[in-house]
Amino acid sequence: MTQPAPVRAVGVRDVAAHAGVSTQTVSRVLNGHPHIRPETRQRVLDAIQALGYRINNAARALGTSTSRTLGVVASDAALYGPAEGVAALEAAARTGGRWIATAYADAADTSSVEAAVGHLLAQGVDGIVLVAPHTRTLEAATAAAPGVPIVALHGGTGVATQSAGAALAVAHLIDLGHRRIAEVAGPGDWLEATARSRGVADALDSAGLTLADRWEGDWSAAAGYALAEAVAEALGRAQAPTALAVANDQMALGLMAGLRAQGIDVPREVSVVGFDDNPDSAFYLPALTTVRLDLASEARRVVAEVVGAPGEAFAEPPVLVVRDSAIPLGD
Amino acid sequence: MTQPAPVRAVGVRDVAAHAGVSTQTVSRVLNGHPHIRPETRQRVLDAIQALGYRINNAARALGTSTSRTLGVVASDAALYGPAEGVAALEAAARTGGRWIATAYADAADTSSVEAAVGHLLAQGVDGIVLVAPHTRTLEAATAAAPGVPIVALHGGTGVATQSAGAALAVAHLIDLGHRRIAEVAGPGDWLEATARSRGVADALDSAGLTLADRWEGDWSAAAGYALAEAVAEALGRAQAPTALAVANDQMALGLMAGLRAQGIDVPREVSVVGFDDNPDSAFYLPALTTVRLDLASEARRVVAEVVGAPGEAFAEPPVLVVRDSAIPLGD
DNA sequence: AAATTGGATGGTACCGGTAACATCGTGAGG
DNA sequence: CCTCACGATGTTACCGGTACCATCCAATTT
Repeated sequence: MTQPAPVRAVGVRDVAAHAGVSTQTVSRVLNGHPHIRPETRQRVLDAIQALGYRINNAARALGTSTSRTLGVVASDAALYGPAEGVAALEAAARTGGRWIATAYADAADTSSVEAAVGHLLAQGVDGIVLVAPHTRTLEAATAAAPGVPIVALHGGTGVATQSAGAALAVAHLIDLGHRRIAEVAGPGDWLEATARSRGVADALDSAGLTLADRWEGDWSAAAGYALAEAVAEALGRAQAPTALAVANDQMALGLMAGLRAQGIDVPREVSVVGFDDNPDSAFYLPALTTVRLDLASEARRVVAEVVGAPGEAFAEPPVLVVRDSAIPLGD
Repeated sequence: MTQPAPVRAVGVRDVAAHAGVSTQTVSRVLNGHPHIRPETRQRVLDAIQALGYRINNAARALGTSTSRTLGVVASDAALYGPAEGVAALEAAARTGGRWIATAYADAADTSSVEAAVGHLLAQGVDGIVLVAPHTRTLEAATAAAPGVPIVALHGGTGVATQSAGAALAVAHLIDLGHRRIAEVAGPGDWLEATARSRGVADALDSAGLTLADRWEGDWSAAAGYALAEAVAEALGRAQAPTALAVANDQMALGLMAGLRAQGIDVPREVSVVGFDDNPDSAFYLPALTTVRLDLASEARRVVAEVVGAPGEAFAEPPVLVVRDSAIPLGD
């Protein structure tokens, strides 16, 4: 019956005893407080090492009523943008000595968002970041979590970054000589979709142009493919668009596949630009011209904002990645 | 100076007072214990509702020394497999009334894995799931977390599922008449890569064939592209392979792009099968024939295993998804 | 030399739940 | 009619850190 000895996990008390100090001193060392004699600190650190002590965050959270944990509500894991966004947030949080708790929700379903927020609140998160949210997601989440700061990745000044990125893509098309430009946007009720659409409109505006046509898809490659038929039809008309600004790379992938199926050659017959710079998009056919966002800096900005810490106020600006899917008009 | 009133969060005491019962009774209701009179339970539930009470998981964790939280160590968020795996784990965990804490680590870097495991341990996770790990990741993680159950997604019986999937892909090639089959494998020191390679070998074996050639890439589309040169050279030789089994869809994408750049036509000159059924892969050129795993059931299996709960012992079997990238030999 | 100041450290209550044990009341069994 | 068992509920200590306040002592000031 040699039970595996109820190895009561080592706690501050054990460390304190081993180092010959009080638990309070151990706590001070753990939290990097000043006014600890270097040799005392070292003695404590040695004890921690020797005993293999690991702090218990639940206890710390209980005592301080702050968990140093950020909640992240993510929507669709199959999309590159959100998946990469979550990873970037984790990295940013960890750099700041925080953790993240992730909950996935169907952004279109308010009640699932509320459930996710409830999950995170019970975890005692200090703030919540929404990744790729619906317009109403933000409202629902805010309502479900009174008193807890909530921000959207790519919200706030991040909206400007997104718009700027989309504008960059359209400006590139204009530079190439295109004048009749159409847009394949994301779902109208998504924050990021509207931000990107705004950028498209802005770039067109400042060149004195108007949008030639517009469709919406749900970000997926399948949606892009499905839209190809309508797009092809538009391309057959007089005054047809000569270039398409697509809201993300995955839709662009599907769209290009669909256009090919319709017998339309990209970029010869129509130029296409995407958005995201998915690592895969260099290998699409044709290789996709797109816009890259600096997710890492945006994530740091958002983390700083949600925890109310002074941090970077702006993310790095987006950059245009020129490849083969957009060529000069009348090549 | 109307301070926003230090709204001490409502706790079990408040609920108990409001319902006219003891805190213990509230606790019993919260945890669904038996022996509570229905009307008492209802009174407590009403109080919870009225006060907007939300349980404090830190306190619960402290008292029970169990957090009902699973740690997840993920590696590369840009890869479809891992990203989707994490989401599947979250869904499985939530269904079981658990939460997940995620930490990203560079799987190739042992110390970063240790740091991630340390993070999770401090969180008091009840178990750890490794997603897409290096062979040594598992060892490092196990060493860093004595006493905590650690399993790998797609480890255990999941290995068999992976192998079966790869075998399925190769069997399809054989069915199509291919006899000289080469493999583009994942990195040799990754658990999933070896599992998939084993499946390839098994399928070949049972058909009395041997592997025609073999390369390794790091799962990325870029790696697939880079390998194309070597593959093209092999295709130019006598007794060249007529079909390629690629370890994941993203490498297949890059590889097909690279082969195209080398003037080689897929599937006319060489058939290709992938693995994962990335939602994008239906839109590659050509549309990729691949294998789909049931991530959801695998995630449930792993969660059950790590928490020591009785659950499904096997994941659903993989299924072959036939599209255009693999055609009969001598089409 | 006494008083002041601030660095270094210890003692103790408390965070918000829950486990363990105690208690009370009521219907079944003797 | 009394004991017993069990259902329903209350009481209390404790989980493992940390905040707050007290204490001690050496260096500096007057």
